[in-house]
Amino acid sequence: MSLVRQWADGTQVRGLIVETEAYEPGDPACHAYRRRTDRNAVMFGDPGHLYVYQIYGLYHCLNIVTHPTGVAGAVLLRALSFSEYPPGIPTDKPLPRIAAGPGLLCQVLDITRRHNGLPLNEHPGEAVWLEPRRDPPPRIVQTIRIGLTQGTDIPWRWYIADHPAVSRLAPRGGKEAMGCIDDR
DNA sequence: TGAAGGATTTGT
DNA sequence: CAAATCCTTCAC
Repeated sequence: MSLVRQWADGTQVRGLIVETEAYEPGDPACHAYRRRTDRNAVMFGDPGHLYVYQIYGLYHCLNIVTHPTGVAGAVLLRALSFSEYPPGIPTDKPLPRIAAGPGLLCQVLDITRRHNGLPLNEHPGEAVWLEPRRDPPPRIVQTIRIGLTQGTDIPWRWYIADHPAVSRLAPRGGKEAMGCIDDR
């Protein structure tokens, strides 16, 4: 699938989703693991909405709420692939690496906490939505998640095999991928 | 009311 | 490997 970001002036940017991670109830790494708070409230809301939070005071991470209303679960978008440099994005970095990570992805798309709770839609103006893939299904690698202090053993990270925009290939430690699946 | 630390990124 | 940097969460 691709993620489309449209600004108020009509400018559109489209990136292929290359890497994701899932967070669900009962998962110690999930922001909603303990209880509902101001920050994670959106995760308890309707599916198809954006959950955006700031991390390390510097970057933002974009999730899409996936579970039924009242059940806190979301998918973190970790990397996008672009066919060209989006307007205003420095070209000093190799194209596949400009959104190779959850923080970079939000930087490129200008997504911040002000988008928290926004529904996916196509209305004119500030908007974010998803588009289905038209190409044949890529080979997907499933492995453990990255950068966590808890729930490090849960294999809920997926990325397109051999894609240059994936943030990191091997999870810290250097073990290789756990397996391959065909699609989603 | 305060302190610890994080689903990151970058440079040393 | 450590810093940057701010906001949320949890403990007292």
